[in-house]
Amino acid sequence: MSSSRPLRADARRNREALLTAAREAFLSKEADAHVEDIARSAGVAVGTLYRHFETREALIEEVYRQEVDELCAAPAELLDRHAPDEALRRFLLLLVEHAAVGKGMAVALGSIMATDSPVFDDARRQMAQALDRLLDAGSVAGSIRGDVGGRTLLRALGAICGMHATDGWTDEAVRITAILFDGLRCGVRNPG
Amino acid sequence: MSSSRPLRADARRNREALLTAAREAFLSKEADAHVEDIARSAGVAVGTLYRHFETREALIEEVYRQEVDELCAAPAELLDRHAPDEALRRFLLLLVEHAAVGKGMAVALGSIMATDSPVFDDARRQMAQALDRLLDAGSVAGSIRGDVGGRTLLRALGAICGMHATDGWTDEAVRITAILFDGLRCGVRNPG
DNA sequence: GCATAAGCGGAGTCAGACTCATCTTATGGA
DNA sequence: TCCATAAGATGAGTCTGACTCCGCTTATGC
Repeated sequence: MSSSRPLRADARRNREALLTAAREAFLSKEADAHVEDIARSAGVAVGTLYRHFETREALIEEVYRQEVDELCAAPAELLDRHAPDEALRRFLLLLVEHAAVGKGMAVALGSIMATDSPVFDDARRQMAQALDRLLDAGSVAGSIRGDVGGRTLLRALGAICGMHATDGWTDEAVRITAILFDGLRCGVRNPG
Repeated sequence: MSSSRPLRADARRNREALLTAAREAFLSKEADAHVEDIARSAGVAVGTLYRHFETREALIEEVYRQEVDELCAAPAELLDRHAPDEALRRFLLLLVEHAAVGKGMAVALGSIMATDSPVFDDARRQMAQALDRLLDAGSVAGSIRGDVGGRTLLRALGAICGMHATDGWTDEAVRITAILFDGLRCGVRNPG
């Protein structure tokens, strides 16, 4: 699909429009968005949507992947500016806040989780690496325990972010993340 | 639905059969179970299923509520047998292991989360109370920090349990929960 | 310009949740 | 014990929303 020939200009434009419309729909919509609506608001027909994306899930996946790419650029920059543990703390909160934007996205991702998509695995690996970078730095500096890997931590975060309940979700997610962070530090007593 | 007259004998029997079939389906099935299948394996027609449960989600909700009821009986017993922090630790792990049984259930719950069901809110309140009981006991004993409420902790746990990914999920969930628990203790240094 | 293959539209198919008109049976009173 | 009757069961049919398919349109390379 992406290899042989470059996409025709109109096709590339439509593809972008679909991704934009989808991102908007998943981030803002009350419940889960319908393909027909996404296609319409991208100014194309459903057939076009399905030419670019195998299934509804594939479209969601692609939106998700783009988000992940953006996020995974952060650790390097954070480590430049802050001490490792502070960088880690900020990254955790960044993830939570980012995830907090859209409930629809979380619901959508829930349905993907059930399908064991390889794309999803890739994203996981990528995110785990980003976290490992921060954890390793913290471990070397002696401020973060060394027995927790990025994969494990990611699972925790993905979990927290995946749980979008009704009211003040963000506040709670931030608190939970702070607790998790306290659990990761060493040489510091938790508040009593 | 539950007030005026007691259910007719056959109706009660069918209702039970449906709940049993549904629980089995959600706990064992690869993906999400279809109403037709649940009805069939309960030995009734779909119409009967819908006589007892407004929607597919309502059925899932009821199964979930029963599970929650069972779980919420645990804290009292644990506090009888163990110190508060140990009781809390055990309860957290109990929740995780319990949730680990069924992937289908988690997926099913995901779809309910999007509907703001009051039943779901009740369950949340009930679980939060169960956790509060343990947290308060720990706080009084001085072994658990006092600034985290059951609601917050529940969100974290529900999140962790809601995240059923492909491979060795249970192990990771247990590890995450242990980290979370470390974050909740006071007067103890985390391993480095 | 033209040929042609890539891309698009949108009515149609299909699956699965849900309904309703009709038949069946538990139950309480004579 | 039997009957009246309302509660309950049934399953073919409806409806909705994801996905398909084929004829039409148009970008692109010569």
